[in-house]
Amino acid sequence: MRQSRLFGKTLREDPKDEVSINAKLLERGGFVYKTMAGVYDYLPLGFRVLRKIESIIREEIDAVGGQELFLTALQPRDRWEKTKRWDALKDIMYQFKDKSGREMGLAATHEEALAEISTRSIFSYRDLPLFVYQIQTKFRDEPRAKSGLIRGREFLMKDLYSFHRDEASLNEFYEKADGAYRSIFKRCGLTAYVTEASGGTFTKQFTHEYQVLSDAGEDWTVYCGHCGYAQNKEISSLKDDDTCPKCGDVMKMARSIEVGNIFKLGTKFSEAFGLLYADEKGEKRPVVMGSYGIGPGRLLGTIVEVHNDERGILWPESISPFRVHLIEIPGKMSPETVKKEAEKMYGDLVAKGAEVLYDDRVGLSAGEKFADADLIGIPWRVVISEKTLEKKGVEVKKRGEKAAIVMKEKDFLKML
RNA sequence: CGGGGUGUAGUAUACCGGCAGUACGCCUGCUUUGGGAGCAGGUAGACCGAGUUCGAUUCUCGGCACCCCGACCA
Repeated sequence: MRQSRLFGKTLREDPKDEVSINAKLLERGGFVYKTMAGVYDYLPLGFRVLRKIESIIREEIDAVGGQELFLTALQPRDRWEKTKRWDALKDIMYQFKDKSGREMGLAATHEEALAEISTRSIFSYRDLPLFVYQIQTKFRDEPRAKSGLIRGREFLMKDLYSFHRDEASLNEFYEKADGAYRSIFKRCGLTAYVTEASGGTFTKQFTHEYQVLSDAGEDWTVYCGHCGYAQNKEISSLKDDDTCPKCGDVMKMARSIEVGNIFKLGTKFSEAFGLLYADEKGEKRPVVMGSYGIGPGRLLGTIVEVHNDERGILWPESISPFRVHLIEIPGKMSPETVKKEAEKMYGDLVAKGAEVLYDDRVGLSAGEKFADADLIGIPWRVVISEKTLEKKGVEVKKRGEKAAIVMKEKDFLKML
């Protein structure tokens, strides 16, 4: 991608209406555009990151047997009456009438939809277990959107639902889902603590949350940095500096962002929708369900909150919008030669299949290009200039490291 | 939803009941080119509505938006 053609420009100053680090950096870097409080557009750079996060999620969920589908956001009222959640969710759900007076709403969650649809697909114990998921937009009329991408009114969610004949099968998959989740967060460059938490109004059982330590978070996690044991402060009797009940080390309490959660739903939804299966004796039993959520957009925001410095973002390689940021600095002695070399290397990188953002913009000072590169945060920065021509190589620098080294182009290509 | 704050250009601000100004940014051109360079030219603004007034960005009332704290958060 040529930066001169890139849709979305960097900003020199912080937007005045943002306080959170993730929103400031993402808006300044041209990753997102804010349409309203808690409602952000993804520009090409941000969308590339988002798609990479989604790919990681898909790989891990597919690996535990998930089947991807895509449900509607627009839903009729009567579906929500079955679980009496039309009224229960009225403060958070966008509800309205269409032109003919039918009541409908934008889905804040999809348990009802999936339970209903599943009655046409699950009939027998032979159909179980089953795991389906989607990555789809949710709408919630949050009383207070805040912290940039961390809490929004319109946001993406990966929601996975599992269907089982009994608790044992649910528990078995629950462990697999936990493994997939741990892997997802790790691959996104995050350390997530798995905490026991309250299920809220959703379920009486304990659930598990995945918490990433960050001051931008809304939760408090009591955690053991040694063995990883953690609890949500809401339900924990542990305090700062207490002894870890698992390993005896010292526990700490810190702000954290909930990047995912897993629930055992039981039979609440299957009973409401008549989602029954026949067992070996032909007896009808309610399907046992589980639900598992991750917000890809919130995950993106969390990664920025965790991986940044005073100059900008430091993307983990796994989700960076590009792998290499190639920068040309023309100079005055032989700008044409520098340009030619840069173009050649750009071509070589593209031919090799490397994702590269090529700063071919003219008229900018070296400082401006470096500042933009630091802000955008691509892991590998490669400079081609008069200096590097003299040294017969290219200058390579890792984002976040001070030292740059000059090496042969072909050695860099080999290293990638 | 309770409490607090802020609304003048993209950002930061100034002035004023009588043509809205400055700096930076942004755009164009030229000169530059290793950490946001220089010169010249240009672009762009009073949140919305009602009221008071000869005249409102300024005063009054109402609304809206945004931010912060709290509550809430399948």
